[in-house]
Amino acid sequence: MLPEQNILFNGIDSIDCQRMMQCFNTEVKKYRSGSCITDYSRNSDKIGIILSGSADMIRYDINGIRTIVETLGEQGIFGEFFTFAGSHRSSIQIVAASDCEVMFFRRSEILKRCEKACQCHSMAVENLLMLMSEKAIALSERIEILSQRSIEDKLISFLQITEDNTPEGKIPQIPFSTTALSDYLCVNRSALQREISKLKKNGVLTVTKRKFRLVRNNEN
Amino acid sequence: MLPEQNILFNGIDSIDCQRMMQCFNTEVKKYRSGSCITDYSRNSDKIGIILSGSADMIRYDINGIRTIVETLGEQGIFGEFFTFAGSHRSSIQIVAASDCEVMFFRRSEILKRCEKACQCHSMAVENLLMLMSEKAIALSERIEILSQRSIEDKLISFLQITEDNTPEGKIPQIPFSTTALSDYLCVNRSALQREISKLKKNGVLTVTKRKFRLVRNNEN
DNA sequence: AAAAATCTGTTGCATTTGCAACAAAGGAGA
DNA sequence: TCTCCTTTGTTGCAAATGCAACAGATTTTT
Repeated sequence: MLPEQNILFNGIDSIDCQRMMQCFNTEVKKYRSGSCITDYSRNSDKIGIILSGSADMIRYDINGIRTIVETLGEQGIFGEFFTFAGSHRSSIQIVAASDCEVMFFRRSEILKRCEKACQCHSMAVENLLMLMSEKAIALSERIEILSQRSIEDKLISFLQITEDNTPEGKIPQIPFSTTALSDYLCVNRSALQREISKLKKNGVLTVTKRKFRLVRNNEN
Repeated sequence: MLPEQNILFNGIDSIDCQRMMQCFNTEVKKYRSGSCITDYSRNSDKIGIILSGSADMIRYDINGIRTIVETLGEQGIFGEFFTFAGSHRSSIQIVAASDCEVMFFRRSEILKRCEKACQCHSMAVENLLMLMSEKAIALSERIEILSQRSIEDKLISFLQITEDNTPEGKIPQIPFSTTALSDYLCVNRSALQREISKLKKNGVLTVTKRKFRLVRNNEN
């Protein structure tokens, strides 16, 4: 994906786009799957947008417990501007889940008035607003899942949301191994496994080649 | 609080402010404590900002389980634009936690270019961006709490964040009864009570007149 | 292809959490 | 003030979840 095709500059033509990328001081970097894109230790006002690929926001607490806080797909945004950086007792990292390209810019650059009176400035701000709206919705989906009272309900809620977010006709993809899923649902792995097995036996869930699928008996 | 002193119109003088309130078609309403400000049943692009008082976002699932999804203080924003409206199996409401004043406007009004070429438009969008940034941080604090693996850790995490968010010198206020707190932490009330009693006995927590306070033995 | 590493699936047991019931305390309204 | 209603605090028991260990499957590396 060309940097200037990304959604932050949506509705802005290519020439202006180049100008804005200078104006905002953007930089684009590539990361290999598994590598750390950034951590939230130092105070930074950098904002990142995933241009291609995907990444996870990971937190390790003081006891080494790993939590997948958030998953970031294409057009996902991240930065301390959006995220509770956690108590001193934990650390947060953004880790590439696949090879990916990320565009960075500074919050201060986009919020200050552009001296060059760049006319596209406010368009970019509005685009950022849209991205943040999507982020807020993603975060509140996450809260919906975590607020379920049992592992079974967390799992079903997650699968339901994943299917609802999948475009018509496409097969829902769970971006996790079972092990990673337990870090996402914040539950014990083998307890999760137990629930998966139970749901499979009851025909609520099918698993083929490590891909989950909810069986809808009755629409509700 | 005068409507035109609210943060959406921050940095805009009073005369322009009046004009913008017309331009955006804003309306301000008052609500009594306990009354329902809105629900998310109908698809609406209304955005609300709490001007004074506070409110809770409440979800009831199909089994009648009550969850306090989010607490909204002054300058808190809400709307389907920001919130996963939930599966068909649950309903979401915004309920006044105290008497409050709320300003409404439509997402479409603020995103479309102002025909009158209202020069303050982009300032309002930037202010909205700041509000959304704060919302995203609040949501991710919520995720931090819910991702804790035990009731004890959820409780401590919540108290810690509450204290950290309290201005220097002020006494941290927990905006919940114990019963409501259990709906916020998504755990059973009497199990939560058990943990509170345990922490009190161990001297980690003091409770005076229904106000919680973490005792910091060692900064960590 | 072989070896190493990781992930899946399962189980017995320990611990935590949920549930129901109840007494006492606190708060709201007559 | 008295009454009614909600909240708090506690407990025994049931159910769910966490933990540890292990065998087999799958994936990655050598």
